[in-house]
Order: sequence, then structure tokens, then C-alpha cells
Amino acid sequence: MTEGVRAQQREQTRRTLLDESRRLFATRGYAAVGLAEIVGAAGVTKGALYHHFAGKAELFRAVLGEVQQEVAQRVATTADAEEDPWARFTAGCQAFLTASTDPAIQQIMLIDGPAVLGWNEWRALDEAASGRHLAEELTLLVEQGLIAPQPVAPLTHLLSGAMNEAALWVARATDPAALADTRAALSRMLDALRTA
Amino acid sequence: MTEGVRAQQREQTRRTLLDESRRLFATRGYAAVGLAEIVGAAGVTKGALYHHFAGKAELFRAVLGEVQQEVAQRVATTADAEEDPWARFTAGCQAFLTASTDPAIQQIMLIDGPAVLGWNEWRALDEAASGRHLAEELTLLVEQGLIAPQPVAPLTHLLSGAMNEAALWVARATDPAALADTRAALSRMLDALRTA
DNA sequence: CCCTTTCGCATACCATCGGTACGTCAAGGA
DNA sequence: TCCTTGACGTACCGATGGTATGCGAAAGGG
Repeated sequence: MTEGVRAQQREQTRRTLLDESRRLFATRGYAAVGLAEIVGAAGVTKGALYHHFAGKAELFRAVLGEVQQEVAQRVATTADAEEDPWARFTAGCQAFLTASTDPAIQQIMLIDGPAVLGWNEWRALDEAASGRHLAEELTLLVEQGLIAPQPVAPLTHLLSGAMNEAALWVARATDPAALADTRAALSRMLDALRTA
Repeated sequence: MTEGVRAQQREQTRRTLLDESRRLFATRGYAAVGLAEIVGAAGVTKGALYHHFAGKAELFRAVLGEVQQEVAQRVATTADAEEDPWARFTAGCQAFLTASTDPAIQQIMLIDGPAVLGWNEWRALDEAASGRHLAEELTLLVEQGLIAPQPVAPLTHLLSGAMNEAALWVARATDPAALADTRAALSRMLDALRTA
């Protein structure tokens, strides 16, 4: 696969740039990391970077895309393990909360993402990666009568924001029970949405 | 008050810098606005800016503080108009959601804030301005038995994040009913927390 | 097998930006 | 009146994102 010395070298350079920039962006934040440091860590020069990406923001966009895909993958895997629609929904939410607890993921996906790309683009990427699944699940639950009839879009963003902010807090909390408490609180909140 | 030609000039320069930078930060974002543009709009030079603020980030921090104070003021005013504890709580949440719908407030308070100052500092400022009130209200409601006994910190962040993200979505939504729908969804979510 | 093209990347350079050092001039106290 | 202090303006610096160009090796045709 990917025959040719040319294509292999190209792909390896691109991968190294993505990996190193992701590591640096995650640990120190987008603004605090210079291109010089990125290309130094990757063992290439700025010429290589600008040959693969249109600029610093584009490199970040590619990194963010991979992070979101990984999170969405973990959420989907957990959710698909459940059979019952309601269990799928709650398990997916809990998986998202847990996955988003990683500080590296937070810095890229939740903190720098909206500021660097703008909220509209960030939202569009998030929608394509995982937000869409949440909306689909909610739509299904409304259709099945497990959630009161209502527009799903507002509810989607309320829940998405709740999980994002809670994950950020959990990651910084000193209380070791923070994650468990938050999972419990999220569980209560989700159950409360269920029609009696 | 504030006697002296010296103090008056100083305060006016500081105010102009805060007002102009707030306007520019709100419309184009922190990273896209240069100090040259700020001091130009304020009719001063960089020397004046660095005499009043330690740097660009400090200027932004001062602007963010004022924005948060204004939002907190609006929320407190609305909440204090209600007598019943539960009504105070819900009215405050709705007021926060509505106030946060302003795109200018969003760009500074919700998008650039965490990225520029870091999430920890942003959270501390938010806590001091409005987050504390929310936690206090929730504590009161738990004590009064209107909400199931539980740690309030996780719930505080779940609700805070829900309102923040929902406000961002409402501001960008094309559907004119977005605000009303979101207010309704938030109302349902809050009522669902109430113990039967 | 050679010649040419293409491509992946390095080098050198530029414009801009945040930040600093220092000069200046008027206000205010003695 | 003198001197100090404070509020700014001016000139300058290092770093950073971005660009233009050169180069050598791999790919493709004859």
C-alpha cells in the first residue's frame, strides 16, 4: 500500500508533523508554540511544513480533526456495545465525558479549537465528528417517546456544553471523586430528561 | 471626585483603551487585533498602553473582567426580583442564557477567554463573577430539599457549560425561534432536576 | 540508460507584532 | 522657583508567521 519511495517519505513527514505539533499544542497551547519548535521536534524545516499545510492554523485544524475522530471513535464503540436505545444514549454520553477528561484532548478540542478556528468552524467540525451522533440519538429517543417531544437542536447543545465544561472541571479538580461525582450528576441529569 | 487634572487624564486614557480594545476584541477576536490598531483607535501610543497595562493579555484580562461583571450584574438583578428560591434560580439561569447571547460578549467571555488566559484563570474569574452565585443557589436548593442531595460542584459546571454552549449556538442559529426553544429546553432541564 | 520533469523539502529572506528602553514635558508639592 | 513625579511619546529590538526561490533525488518517457 502507498507504493513508491516518494509517497512513503511524504506520508512519514506529514505524520511526524502531525504527531509532534499535536503533542506541543496539547501541552503548551496553540499560541505558545512556534513553528520553529514544531519543525525542530519533527526534524524538518518550515519548508516541509508549508509544503504539507497552508499554515499554522491549517496544521492545527488537521490535528483537531484527528483528535475529534479519536474521541468520536471511542464514544461510538462504547455506545454500540449497548442494545437498548436509552442505554446507548447514556453510555455514549458517559464515554464522551470520560474521554474528554484527558487534558491533552481538552486543550486542543475544547480550549484552543474555538479560539483558533472560530466558533463556527469549530462547531462544524465537532458536528461532523461527534455532535451529529448525539443529535441522531436524541431524535431517535424523541421519536420513541423516551424524551418529551421538542426540537432536538437546543437540547443537543445544552448537553454537549454540559459535558464539555464538566470534563474541563474534572480534569482540574483536586477531589479524586470528581469524575465519579460528575458521572453521577450527568446520569441524574440524563435520567431526568426521560419521560415518566 | 477623583480630583486633579493628572488623575482625570489618566482615568480617561485608561477608559478609552478599555472601551476600544473591548470593541475590537469583540468584533474580530483577540489574536486578530494588534496593539497598533488598539492604540490608534484610542488615540494614544503603545507607551500609554504599557503604562496602564502590563501587556496585551493583561489588557484583555481587564476587559474580560468588566464583561463578566456586567453579565453578573444583569443576572443578579433579574434573580433578585424573584422571591421564591426556585424562581430565583430559574430566572437567573434564563437571564444568564439571554445575556450570553450577545456575540460581542461571547467572543470575549466564552471563546477567547479560556484560550488567552488559560482555562484555570478563566474559571477563577468566572467563579468570582457569576459562577459563585450559581453554586450558592444550588447549595441552597439542595439544603431546602428542592434538589436531590449531591455534590453541587459537578452540577454547577454541568449547568454552566450547558448555558454557555447553548448561548453560542443561539447566537449563530438562523431559526428565529432558537432562543425561545433553548429557553424552553433549559426550563425543562432545570425543572427535571427538581425533586418530585 | 539517459534525459527531463516533477516533487518534496531546505535555505534565505521579509513584514509584522508584542515588548522594552529611554526621552519628554507638564502637573504637583515644598 | 525648583525639583520631583508621573503620564505618556518615540525609537528600537527580537521573535514569529509567512513567502520566494533553489536544489537534489525520485519518477516517467524514449
